[in-house]
Amino acid sequence: MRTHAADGSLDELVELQLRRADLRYTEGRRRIVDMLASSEHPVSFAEMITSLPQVPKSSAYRHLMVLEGAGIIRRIAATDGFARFELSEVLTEHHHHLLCTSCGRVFDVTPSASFERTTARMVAELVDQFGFSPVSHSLDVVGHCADCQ
Amino acid sequence: MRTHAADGSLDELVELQLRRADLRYTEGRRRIVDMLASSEHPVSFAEMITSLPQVPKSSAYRHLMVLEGAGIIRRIAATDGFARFELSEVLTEHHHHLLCTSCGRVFDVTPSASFERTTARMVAELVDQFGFSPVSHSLDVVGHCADCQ
DNA sequence: AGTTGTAATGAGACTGGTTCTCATTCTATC
DNA sequence: GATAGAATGAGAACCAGTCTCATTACAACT
Repeated sequence: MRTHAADGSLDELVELQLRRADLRYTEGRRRIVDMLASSEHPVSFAEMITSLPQVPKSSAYRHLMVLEGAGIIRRIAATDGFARFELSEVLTEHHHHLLCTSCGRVFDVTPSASFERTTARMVAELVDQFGFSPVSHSLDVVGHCADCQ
Repeated sequence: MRTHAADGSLDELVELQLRRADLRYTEGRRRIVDMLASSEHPVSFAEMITSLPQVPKSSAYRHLMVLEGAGIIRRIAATDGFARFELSEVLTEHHHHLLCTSCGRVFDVTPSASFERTTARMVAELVDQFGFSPVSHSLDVVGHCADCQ
């Protein structure tokens, strides 16, 4: 998923956001952010430690919690029970997901502006009735990917 | 969530659907289906065994897998990492969810017909580009519920 | 009613993904 | 350079969820 920020400034944005919470943008955390930034799709924990053998398991879990807590990454619940991670939409562009129930993979798709307008209006309506205060929304399409048909 | 079927016929529908797969609609399974049918919101596993102490843990997990496999119930991934269960939309009406990130609860909301038309069109578009074959879609609004503000 | 084959059940053992602990090392700040 | 708090990594611990296996229930035949 392409980031809003030019490549160079992503790290700066992340560092700033961590600093705000008295947290440090260390080696391990940067490896994880870089990996998510360069990935085409949300990444599972297993994929992550496989492609980042330098980052120990227990540290990786902690990094994910810290980064999620700081709003830098987002946790996605996939259909196979294993969470996936991606950069939060502050750092990328707003998008939705296709979830394959056969292989568990998650694909990114970018909605059209007109669709998002309709969705935003609808979300506002829904939410009014419940006194619910929305932070974000996600449209997930569940089905079978091209490889799994 | 109100069911499409009148109360009496829900059991018959479920039984039929299980029969089709050579499965039986037994006591424990009926307890679970009845509980989901009478619940206002998707139910976590913990809630379930608490309110159904007659159903042993290992059996309850198995019932859920069987019922999910038969398309009678649906598993929802909530923000706290614990799955929730609800009757599938064949047995209820199509609806979406509000997920509270503070308390983890999930609320049901029914979208307007016009919104669903837009959504269906959009899903079709998205999916065309990927050769993805959709089974269902879900619009989740993440935020804070009235109690948690 | 009896037999047979298959599904269902429940207690408890087991698994493995995730979290926790703790001693150590880093890093920003004074 | 001293200090305090954050970060790290190895391994222990935890626990939700799954599996096993011996037993029981059920449906479909004769």
